[in-house]
Amino acid sequence: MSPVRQATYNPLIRKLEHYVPLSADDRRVLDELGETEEHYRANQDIVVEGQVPRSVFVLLSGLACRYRILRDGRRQIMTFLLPGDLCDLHMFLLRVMDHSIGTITDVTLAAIPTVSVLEMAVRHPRVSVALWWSSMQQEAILRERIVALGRRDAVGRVAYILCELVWRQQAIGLSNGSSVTLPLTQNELADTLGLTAVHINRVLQILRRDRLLTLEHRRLELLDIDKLADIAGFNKDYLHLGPAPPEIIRHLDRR
Amino acid sequence: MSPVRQATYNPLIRKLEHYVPLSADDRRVLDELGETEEHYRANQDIVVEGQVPRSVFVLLSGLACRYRILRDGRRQIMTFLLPGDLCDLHMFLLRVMDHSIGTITDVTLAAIPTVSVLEMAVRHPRVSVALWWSSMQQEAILRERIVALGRRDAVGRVAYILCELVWRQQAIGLSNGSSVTLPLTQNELADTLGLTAVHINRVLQILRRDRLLTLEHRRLELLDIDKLADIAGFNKDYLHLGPAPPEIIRHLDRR
DNA sequence: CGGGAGGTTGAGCATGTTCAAAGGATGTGG
DNA sequence: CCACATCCTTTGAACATGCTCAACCTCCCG
Repeated sequence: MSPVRQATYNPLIRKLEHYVPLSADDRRVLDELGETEEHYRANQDIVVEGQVPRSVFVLLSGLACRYRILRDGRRQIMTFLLPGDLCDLHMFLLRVMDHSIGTITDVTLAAIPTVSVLEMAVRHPRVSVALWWSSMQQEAILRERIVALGRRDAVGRVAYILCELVWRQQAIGLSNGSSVTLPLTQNELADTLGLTAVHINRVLQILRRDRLLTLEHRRLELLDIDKLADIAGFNKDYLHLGPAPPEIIRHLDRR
Repeated sequence: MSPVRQATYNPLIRKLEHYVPLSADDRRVLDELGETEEHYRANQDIVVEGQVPRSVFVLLSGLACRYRILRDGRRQIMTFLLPGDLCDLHMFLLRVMDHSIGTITDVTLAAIPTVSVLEMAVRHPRVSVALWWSSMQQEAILRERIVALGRRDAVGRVAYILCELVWRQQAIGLSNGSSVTLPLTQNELADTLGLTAVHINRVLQILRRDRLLTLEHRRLELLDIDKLADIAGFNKDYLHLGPAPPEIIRHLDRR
């Protein structure tokens, strides 16, 4: 595989380029980062609460999540990690993980040494901006979840999370239209949305009855995504999936 | 007031220095940033959803919050902004605000031109790291809120938010022990925790009855903060209020 | 003294939970 | 390739937490 093709198929590059145009040199450096690939099976922990994070990871394929287990054994999933997502730019500075990261499906990831990240942030301003942008987008996703958990009922929450997942998968080119694979169990949806699996089941039945979606054998199709977004009171723009604004990029070019 | 004293009393510098030691030069630059001070009264909007953010702000005094109004008029407060907090490093790249920022009390803030932030990030690596750190801490706070809203009952949520506010105020030197001013109405607490004001009222009565806190005339005293943290299933370390780990700082010194 | 915002109280109600049991799907070893 | 175990989904009924609505109280501030 030629370097150019490699760059195209590297999920991190694909994602960052979606935000900020990168130079050939930027791409080369990014491509050299992920030398050590690691593989995990479904339902395994990548990093566990209490551990000292070893390095920064990029998810190459599969689905993972950040979560915390409470004392009574219940779980709260905080956010999902899709291909191209960094786990954990946020944590490489932290002494101790305050939550765990686990896989949902089989997962491939690339480990990046902490030092390389620091170097890159200094030497490659465009990459640095792209990482900032990526971090901001993560924060936007967290804020949306807060709104969903705080002020939406069960139907609204389910509609919201399905829209989020489909839009995020679309943004990284993992979906054909409104149909995606949804590897989540109803239990995992419940742990994400602050509900019980039983009630998730009942909500899904409502949404199926109203011909808003079909879901079987891990295949989800949103039949009317606009209606679902409306039910969720949710807006695609809230996720900031698009590129950085031009004035930032102009500023980078001047240097 | 001498430059040195100014630096000491600049909330942003005080906050960033808490994370990463800054050079005299770093401090000087930071101090020059906040030339234009702005004042807002209580219950005013600083930035409104849909606006294009003009610049980055630093909160110098008072209490503000990020919030969104839903279509039905209900409100969700996403997070609080305390002195030293940036509003909005996250947003200076974004085209359009996806939420509003409003004051709770009277507020003073310093506006920083976007360009200065970009320059500073490049020329002053320690400041840059401190800003990263600050951003990560914000994210940690958002994640905690997700856990609270998703998996804690009303008593747990109230206990959690009071701990968060007291610990954050302690971290920036705004509290005498466990006693702080709590300018929030029960309505605002409700909009933060995804509950109703009526129910907040009932929960506060329970906590008062159990001699866990006193709250009158905007004065909050946590009588047993460990017990409250325990009820909330909450841990001070989750907020990452302390300094950055030494290896990062060593790395900065090598350059 | 009057008005308004915020706090307090009560009763009925609704959304989502709990618990328990049964019905599919999936996959693994014999 | 079947048998069995396991995980996931589905269903029902009783229950509980927190909501709604409406009234009243209290404090502050003009």
